[in-house]
Amino acid sequence: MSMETLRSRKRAATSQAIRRAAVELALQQGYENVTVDMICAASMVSQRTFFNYFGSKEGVYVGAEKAMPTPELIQGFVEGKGSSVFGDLFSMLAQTIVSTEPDLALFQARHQLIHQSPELLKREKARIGEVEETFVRYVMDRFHFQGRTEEQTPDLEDEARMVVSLVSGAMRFAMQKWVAGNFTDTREELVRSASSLIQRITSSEHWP
Amino acid sequence: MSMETLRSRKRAATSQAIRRAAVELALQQGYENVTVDMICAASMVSQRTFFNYFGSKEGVYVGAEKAMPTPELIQGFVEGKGSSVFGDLFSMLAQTIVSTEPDLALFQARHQLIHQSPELLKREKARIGEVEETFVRYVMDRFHFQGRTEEQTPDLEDEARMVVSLVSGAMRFAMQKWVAGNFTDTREELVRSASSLIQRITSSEHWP
DNA sequence: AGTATAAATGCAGTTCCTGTAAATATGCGG
DNA sequence: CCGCATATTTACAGGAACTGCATTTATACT
Repeated sequence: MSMETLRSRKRAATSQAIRRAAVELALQQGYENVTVDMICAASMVSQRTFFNYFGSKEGVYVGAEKAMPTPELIQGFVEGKGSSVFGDLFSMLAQTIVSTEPDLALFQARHQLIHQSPELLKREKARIGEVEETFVRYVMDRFHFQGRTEEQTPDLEDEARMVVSLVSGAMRFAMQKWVAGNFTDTREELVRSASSLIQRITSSEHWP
Repeated sequence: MSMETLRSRKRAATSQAIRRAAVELALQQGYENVTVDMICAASMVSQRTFFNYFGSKEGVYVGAEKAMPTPELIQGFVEGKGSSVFGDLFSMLAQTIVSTEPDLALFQARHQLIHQSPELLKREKARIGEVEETFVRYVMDRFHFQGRTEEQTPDLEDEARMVVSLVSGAMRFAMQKWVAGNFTDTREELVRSASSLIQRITSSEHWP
């Protein structure tokens, strides 16, 4: 299935062309000053085609490949015997990103672009927030798998949500390092440095 | 300064009228199906006036009063001798919200509305993300005040960011309880239940 | 009462985005 | 290779959010 048909090749090419044009324009003139029409002109497609591909202006910048974990990874996490939810979740995410990012140059350019235009950063955060919802589900599944229920712990979902928050923060931290170091670190190194950060934070607290 | 002038009273009235109309319409028909023109018709102002007041459609729903801590509270937090960053930050935020929310009914309606329309929830999260940036600054100030520098700890800002993440999660948890319980809990109760939640999470971990 | 200032409005125009139908390109069975 | 089914692209029309600017209307101040 999915053999190398002309149609799919053209589709991929068009998509890439539009994205490249969009990123280049935004890098030059800033996200706000780029209109969809400009992108269309630069990539030689109609406006309607643009929206057919990306659905929205922000879509061409932030809505790239979803980079979601594979079902196997997810199952491994849910039924994970590991004693650390943080560690396991983080590890799964790191694994996913490291292994499924094809075009590191474009990835880096987008990362840079997003972090230099406030409007894009805002939208990226919103997108991340949505993805986090999914992870909350996974953590809940894991809790349930371990026999924990809302009966015993009414605020189990809040607990899951906070776990995801923390891991998400660690992830951001790790991504920064990864991009800054030109993608040289291994997944193990990322996990280690991030988890030592979390550990330092949570263990140095004296609770009220 | 700021005495009870007719102008300011009218301004407040108009603002309230628009907001009420907007929330009511959205509660009836859903956020997506309400247009700015509908809100304007219902509150009898021109579209231009609407944008003069709220700047955007989402503004009338999420961008209410900023509800930021007073300078005194902030200073108290930054120079706080308390041993718990979590506890102190959370306490400051709870204090702020409890004391500066004038119209609980409208507050509750907005809260409900936001959590039942995905688009609004997304935007609310984005707004929260921006506010969190400010809190990261406060936490950094506190760290500096305690003599911690980026020299000793290169990822100090990441640490601050994660602290804010955790507190923000706890805040969401507390707000849920507060709204569900019809605003009966005191600030102390909120702090206590939230901090016990965080404690449970972070102490039950076995780190890799 | 008269004037400075603030607020509200009308209107034109830009941008993002959607529905629909027509044109064009590709795949596929004969 | 031909003709048809299906996918892709496009043009066109229009809705809705939003901005700038000039003008009118309401409030404040002396």
